[in-house]
Formats: sequence, C-alpha cells, structure tokens
Amino acid sequence: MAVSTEPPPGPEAELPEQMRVRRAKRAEMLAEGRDPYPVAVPRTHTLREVRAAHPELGPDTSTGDLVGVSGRVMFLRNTGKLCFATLREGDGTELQAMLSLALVGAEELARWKSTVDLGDHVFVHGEVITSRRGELSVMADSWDMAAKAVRPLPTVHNELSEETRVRQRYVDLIVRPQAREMVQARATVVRSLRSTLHDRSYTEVETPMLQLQHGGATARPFVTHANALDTDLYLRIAPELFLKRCVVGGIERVFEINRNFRNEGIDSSHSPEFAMLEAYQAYATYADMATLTRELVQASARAVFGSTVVRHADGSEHDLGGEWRTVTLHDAVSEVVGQDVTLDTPIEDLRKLAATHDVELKDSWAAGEIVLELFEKLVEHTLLAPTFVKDYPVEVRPLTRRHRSEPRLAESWDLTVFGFELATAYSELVDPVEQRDRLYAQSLLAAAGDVEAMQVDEDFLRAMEYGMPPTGGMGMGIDRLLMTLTGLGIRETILYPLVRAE
RNA sequence: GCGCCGUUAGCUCAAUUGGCAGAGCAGCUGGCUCUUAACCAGCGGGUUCGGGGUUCGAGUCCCUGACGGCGCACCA
Repeated sequence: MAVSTEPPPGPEAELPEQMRVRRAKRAEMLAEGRDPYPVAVPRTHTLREVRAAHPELGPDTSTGDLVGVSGRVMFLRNTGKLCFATLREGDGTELQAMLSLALVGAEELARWKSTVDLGDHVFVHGEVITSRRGELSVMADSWDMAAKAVRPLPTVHNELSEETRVRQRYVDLIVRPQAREMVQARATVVRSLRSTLHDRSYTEVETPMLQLQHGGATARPFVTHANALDTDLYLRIAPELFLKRCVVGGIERVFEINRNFRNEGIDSSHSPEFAMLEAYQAYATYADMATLTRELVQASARAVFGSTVVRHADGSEHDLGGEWRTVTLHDAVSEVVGQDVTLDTPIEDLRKLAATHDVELKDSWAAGEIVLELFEKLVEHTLLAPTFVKDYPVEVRPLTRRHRSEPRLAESWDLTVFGFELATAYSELVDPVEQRDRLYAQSLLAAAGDVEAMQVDEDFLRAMEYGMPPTGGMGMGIDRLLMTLTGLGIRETILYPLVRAE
C-alpha cells in the first residue's frame, strides 16, 4: 500500500462531503474578505411586510418599491443567467428572490451560484416585482450572505423520522409547519388559561420546585442534593401543598402554571417533566371547579381554533362546546358491564365481574379499588367526549374530603377526554386533625417501602391548623390539554422532551 | 423492568435463498433569462449502529452491547 501524501485524517477530513463543501465555501468567503456571519444586514422590511404591501399584483409587474429583505434559502432554482430562490422567515412567510445577469452582473451572479446553499440565510436588496408566472419577488440589485449554514438541511419533501424531530427540534421547526404551529398553539393555550383565570380574580404565584419533602400527589420523585445545606432535596411532584398554604394565608383564588417532575414511566402520554395548572378557590366545591375547568378548556379551544370545534392532526373534528356529561364512577362502570355496580355490591360479585371481563386484581384490594380498576381497564378508554367522572370511593382518594351525603365516597372528579385523564379536582380536605391522621398513615406506607407514599409535612399541617376555608382545588395537565386540542402525542406537544443521550 | 420489531449515503428509504451495497431528493462539474420538489448531460458520496462469532463469502445467520419504536407493567 502506497504511503499517503495527504495530511493525517483529522476531524475535517472525516466530515461528510456536503459539510466539507460548505465549510470550504465559508473559508473562501473569508479569504475574499467577505464575512459569512455579518453582525447585521441592512434589512428594511420583513418578508411578511413585503407580502402585505403587495397583496394582489398581476404577473410581470414592477412596483418601483426598493426593499432589503432577508431569510433562509428553502429552494434554489438556478438557470444560466437568472436565479430563483425561495426565502423564508421565522413565521413561515416565504418570498421569492430573483437574481439576473443584467442587474447584478456576471461576477455577483457567479458568486451567488457558487456560495449559496439551501439553508443559508441571505440578504437581498432590490425592487419588488412579480415574475412572469406571477410570483411576488424581489429582483436583486445586490445580495449578501447573512449567515452561512455549514450543515445541510434535510430534504424538505420527506418526513423526518420521529426521533430526529424530537432530538433536533430546531430542524423540525425549520422543515415542518406543524411543528411551528404547535409552538404557537401551546403559547396561545397558556396565555388563554392565564387570561381566563385572571378574569375570575385569580392570582398567579410560583411555589418551590425544590422541596425538602415531596407531597401533594402519590408519585415517585426525583432526588437531588443541595451542597450548601448538605441535604437531599426533591423535585416537586405537585405544587398542591404550597398553594394550599397560600389559601390559608388569604390568597383565596390562587393558581400556578409550572413544571412537575415524576420519576416514572415514559410513554406517549407521560413525560418525566410535565407542565401543570393547579388552581384553588376558597368557598368553592368540586362542582364549581368543574365549571371552571370546562370554561378553561373551551376558552383554550376558542383561542387556538376560534371555536370549540377542535381539529385533530388526523383531520377529525370534535366539538368540546356546551355542557359536559357528568357521571358517577359507579354508574360509568355499571353502564359498561351491563349490570348495577354500587357501593353495596358485595366484593365477591365485583371479583366475579372482573374475572368475566379478564381484569386482573390484587388480592389485597378493597371494593373501591376493584371498582376503580374496572373503570380504568374497561371504561376510561371508551370516554371520548369530555366526561366528568365523579364520586370516588374513599379507599382510592385517601387524602380527600368525604362526600357530604355519603361517607364512603370522596368529593372528587376526574375529567376524561379522548380516553385519557385531562384534569382532576376535589372539594379539599381542610380538617387539620384528619389531614394529620391521613398523612401519618401515608408515612407508615413510606416507612414500609412505598416509594410513592407521601411524607408528613409538619409545616403544611401547621398551616392547616391556622384554619383553611372550604376550598375547591383542580389540577390539569397542560401537555395533555394540548393533546386534547391537537390529537398529537405528548412528545409532540413538548418542544424538547427528555431523550436518552445519543 | 419484561417481550416483540427496528438502526443502510446529508435526509427518506430499497437490496430475492448468505454472492459486485442501490434509488429519489441533496451535493459536485457543465448547459439553460421565468423557475416553483425546475429541466438536460456527466460525476462523486457508505465503519450497512458498536463489538465478537459462523462461513470461501455476512447489510442478510448467531451472540453481545448502545439507541429507537410498539406492547405490557407503573403512572397524570
């Protein structure tokens, strides 16, 4: 084998051909004294502004308007003496640029052809015209690089693989309009939620995400460490206990929109970090919170779609308008199994029912837990229209106030839409003595090894002892609200979902 | 955590029983003054996810690891 006279292969030599070519073009520009990354370009109009100023021009028209525009090159069509490029700016607006030999001269035209690649940001100055085909364009009298891309854009005409979309969301945003739309939809929804709550005299607060004790939900937390305090801290699984402290303190309508962290399974509807709205209202009950929740969701739909009719990615339309169905847990199960299931149904009958429907049960389960399991396995996925499922057995809502007329039930509901849980609410437990008993029971579970059980938060109990007014509380997943509105998976609604290291 | 499927050019994907790794777009060279995923002619581009094995010969078969998808379990 001959000895190579080439320099030893370095990182440059190992780059794909297309990246070497683009880096060479960048180097060429520098060698010619041209900056491939100028600090500014003399832009006078956005592409959108140019389009807005000339909405209806016929083919082959000159306007006399001189503009300086810039954008990312999305398509290139070079002929011998006339070049076309489609420029695009951040909001997706596109405008054609044209460069002709007659106007820019041979040297500048050649420089365009040899240095501009798909994906580059370019600046073009010239007259606003329409082409013979009627395409609104800027006919260049000069052009410059605004920012050279050294990595090739993926083919615009193929769908990116789901993994690339998630891992390289910036590329997804460049090539896929729906990705940009999701970002806007999410921002619109969050703005709408805040607006609806502010209209109802709610106060927004921010409570700790790093907590000494985790509570407010049953879930496995992430653990981290504070060096200054030499103590372990938990990333919060819910803001609930701090928001309730706010209610004790007199912030009688309070909400927070922020991230929770749960160290649990990851799938198409679960992310380890997820955005949540929690709202608490003094002198409200779970029924009031149902009305609030419906209004929040419907206002969000109107903010995004201009109507309560939501359009899913598959093209289907669903109307979330009007009143929503409310059904008790037991009635929901009764309907689907075709026989009456009530609080008085003997546990043996429930077990038989589970067996007939191939629902596996744990031996330790009480009647309420079996009914809930029947609901989750047989009913939940069938509830497509928004449905409040209410009045859960106390066994499965250990921290909730008892129902005012049936002590075996808790005043709580889950809102199910398109087969998954979107929100949950309670008439909150405010008796500090009972609260202490229940948290103590949880702590015994924790001591016995239940990683999801709550700890006894003495400061929270102290707050409760000062007296918390009757209060309704509600929690809603923001990501899931976006899923409800768009029909997409949770990883599509989160800009940068957690992914394993490459 | 368990099971099944997958990973091939910059991107999206092919490759028959184990027998010369291909296509479209993108790139490079040349041509073209009205293109719209332009067109015409030509050319280059690969650690077939990593490691090990079987075989005359492995993208293909076996073992192992990484990553991903789906299902189950857990959960909102």
